[in-house]
Amino acid sequence: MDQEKQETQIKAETQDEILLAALQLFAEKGYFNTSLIDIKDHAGIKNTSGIYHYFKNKNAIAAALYANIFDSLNVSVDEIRRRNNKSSEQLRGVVDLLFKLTQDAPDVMKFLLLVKYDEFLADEKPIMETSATIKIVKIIQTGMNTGEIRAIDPYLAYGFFFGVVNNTLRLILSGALDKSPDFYLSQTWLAAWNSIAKKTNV
Amino acid sequence: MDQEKQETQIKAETQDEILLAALQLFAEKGYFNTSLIDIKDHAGIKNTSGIYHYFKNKNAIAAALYANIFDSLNVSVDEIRRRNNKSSEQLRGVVDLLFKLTQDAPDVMKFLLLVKYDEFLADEKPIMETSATIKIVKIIQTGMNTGEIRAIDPYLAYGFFFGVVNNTLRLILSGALDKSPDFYLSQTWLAAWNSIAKKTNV
DNA sequence: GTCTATACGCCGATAGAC
DNA sequence: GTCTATCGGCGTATAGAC
Repeated sequence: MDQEKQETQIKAETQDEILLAALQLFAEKGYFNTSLIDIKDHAGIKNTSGIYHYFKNKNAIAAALYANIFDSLNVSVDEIRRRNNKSSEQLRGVVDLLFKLTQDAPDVMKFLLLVKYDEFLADEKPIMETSATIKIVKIIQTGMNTGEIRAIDPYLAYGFFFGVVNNTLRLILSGALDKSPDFYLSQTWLAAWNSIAKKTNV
Repeated sequence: MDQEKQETQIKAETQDEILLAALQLFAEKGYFNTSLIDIKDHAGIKNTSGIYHYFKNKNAIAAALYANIFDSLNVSVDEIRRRNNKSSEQLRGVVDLLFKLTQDAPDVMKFLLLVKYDEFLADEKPIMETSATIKIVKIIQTGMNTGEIRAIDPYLAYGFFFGVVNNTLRLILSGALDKSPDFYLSQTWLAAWNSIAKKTNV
């Protein structure tokens, strides 16, 4: 590894440490209760000025997290659409993904479900306009065309379906439901699907 | 009206103005983006010190709002339980109430559904432990006993049902669904009920 | 690219006159 | 119970040496 490459590597690592620390703290305490002091301590940096070499300000850290998470979500949704044909299968894939994330990366899901972005990320797209969301709505529309899903406002159906899924995950993440995500997966899928399916398959 | 009564009346009015202003601002911008300056301007008070005669600090305003809203919700749930017998009817009553509130008092519902209390009200009960929530869970448990509702973890069923309802209301309040609450009421009720009902009644 | 030191603004909160 | 004035502190952000 030549000198230049190693330096960018190190730079990327420090940046990632800051992002990881911020993610954990934002997920745990919220954006406004997290100071740059907290972040520098958590990231193992000597003082706050170091942060400003990687991010313009505190807000930019949150914006980077937001972008990373939704980009990766968008990629995952693409894969899921590629690997499955029926709308029900694709939605099931998304639910599986969200449950797996809740298990493996709870901070990511806490950030995703428990944080109110618009209070500090006014310039970012609202969740309903992100690529991932739009693609999921398309899945639902397709399901309506093929007759799997009841013909209603697609955004309403989106709200029903992910109301069930996300609210269950919220209860798990907040400790109100004490079993592991896997325990609730099949029941949650069924309830979510029942809320929008045409023929109720019990 | 005698002098003393009039004074307490005036005091109560000023206090209510502060609470109303705070409710609107918290609902719109969030707790941390709202300063006491904002509140005093919105409430038509000359300066911030006035606020401290009615509330110990900014946090106490939020705590009072929280208590007021959940108390009144609790009373409403009691009434609903008194007026209806079947679990399905009682749940329907709660849904009707929440939709009506979304129509008539959107700020109250924004505060209820869009604000993360635990970031600034660490000492208050979490929502899942409020009287109103506990009573609703009881309704669900009764419905399971009588066979109306599938036999699953009552808190999970609560999560399913109000996942559908609250998420729909969230989309309405945030403008992602553009019709009035009434337009979505019957569909939402059906979807929510389908997510927990034993016999799916289409 | 990391450190020390420090500036600066905002906001919550208080003291005390009236 | 309302006003004027002001404090103290925190937290963001910058300047500049190394």
